[in-house]
Amino acid sequence: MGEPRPERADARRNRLRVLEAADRLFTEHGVKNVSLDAIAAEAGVGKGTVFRRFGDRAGLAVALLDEREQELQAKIITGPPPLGPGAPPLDRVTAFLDAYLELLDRHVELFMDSENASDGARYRIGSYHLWHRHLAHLIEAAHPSLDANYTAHALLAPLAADLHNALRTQGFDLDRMKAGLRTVATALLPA
Amino acid sequence: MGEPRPERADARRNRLRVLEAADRLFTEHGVKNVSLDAIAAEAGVGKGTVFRRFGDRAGLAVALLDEREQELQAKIITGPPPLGPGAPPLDRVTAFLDAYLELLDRHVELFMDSENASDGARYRIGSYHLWHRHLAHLIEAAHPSLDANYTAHALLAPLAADLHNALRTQGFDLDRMKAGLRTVATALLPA
DNA sequence: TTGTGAAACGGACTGCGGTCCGCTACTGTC
DNA sequence: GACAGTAGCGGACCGCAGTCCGTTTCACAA
Repeated sequence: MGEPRPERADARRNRLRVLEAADRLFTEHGVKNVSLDAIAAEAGVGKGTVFRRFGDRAGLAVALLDEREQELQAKIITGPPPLGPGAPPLDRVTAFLDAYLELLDRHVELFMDSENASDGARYRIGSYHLWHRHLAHLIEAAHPSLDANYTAHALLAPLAADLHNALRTQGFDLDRMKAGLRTVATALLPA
Repeated sequence: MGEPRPERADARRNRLRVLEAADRLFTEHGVKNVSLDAIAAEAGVGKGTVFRRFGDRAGLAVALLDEREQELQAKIITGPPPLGPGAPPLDRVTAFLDAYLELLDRHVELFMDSENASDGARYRIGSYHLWHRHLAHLIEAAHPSLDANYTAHALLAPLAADLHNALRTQGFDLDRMKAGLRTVATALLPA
């Protein structure tokens, strides 16, 4: 593991240009109607640059979501309870699920892109690991006899963007999903 | 809704050829290393034929899984308990989850393809509806105060092919998943 | 400054999924 | 058997994701 070299000036400039262009085009035309060619053009860079920087379409979506997710991560780690430390595990779990559902709902399209990388992108990226570890710790604390690792995955599974989108289409509203998930969490972690 | 005309002879012949060719190539090279061009060629038909018949890649995967899934569907509807009617709801739920996990595990690659149609293919296809209705009925019967509709989705979510594959890669074995899911189901539907 | 090695660039290129539409051949009728 | 109408065929075609590699630009040192 060598030292990570600082980002070169042109690289940084282009990275920001691409993110900005993507944000603009996604907002204007809808995520799935924008090709990476178009983003590269809008950003005034070559296509290769976009791919070298972000790997693939999912990687770009992840980068765009990053800021929003970091906000939630910060609240979880250092914010006030019940999201942050200090509240009982079950409360923290449901606070997290609620917060994530809202984030997801605000950015469904982007999440769908970020999770749709043909080969399990969702479960490889850093933020999923963070959510998973967080839940696993809380589950472990509340109920050590459970398989916390697996249970955390099972609780995160209903937060898949595709499912969320499908339920939305079927007329489920956010509150119903929050209530449903809270019920599941409560059943798993009885007081 | 007009009468469904009987399948024309050439259509049937080609459909079977394509399924056979796909099966052969998938087995030989791995699902994700086979293009639809290749399948068409192997089947001795044009590419257009494959797409008209199956819609897209996911549709072909669904068709290949169909036979296996129908077997499970039959067991659920008319087979002996606990999978079939007659056992208590919780037993039927866990029997179903176990059976589905085994099916999923045997055909992960195909399931991944069938669920990966960029826009929520999984939740549109007939078999998902069937699994969902089945679970929803059982949940409703066991515990009428729950939101059976949502809860059924939440129980199916951990059966997503991508997640299963990711967990497998991380070293989870089938029994651990069965146990974990059974715990979730039991917590939701206490005796 | 100028020189040098390495990082980043960019656009031509490849291969695939999916569409389109003029052509073919099956089926049911006389 | 001949005919007409239609379902089905197939391959050329399109657009996009992702790769490759010769060229440019940067950072740093002398």
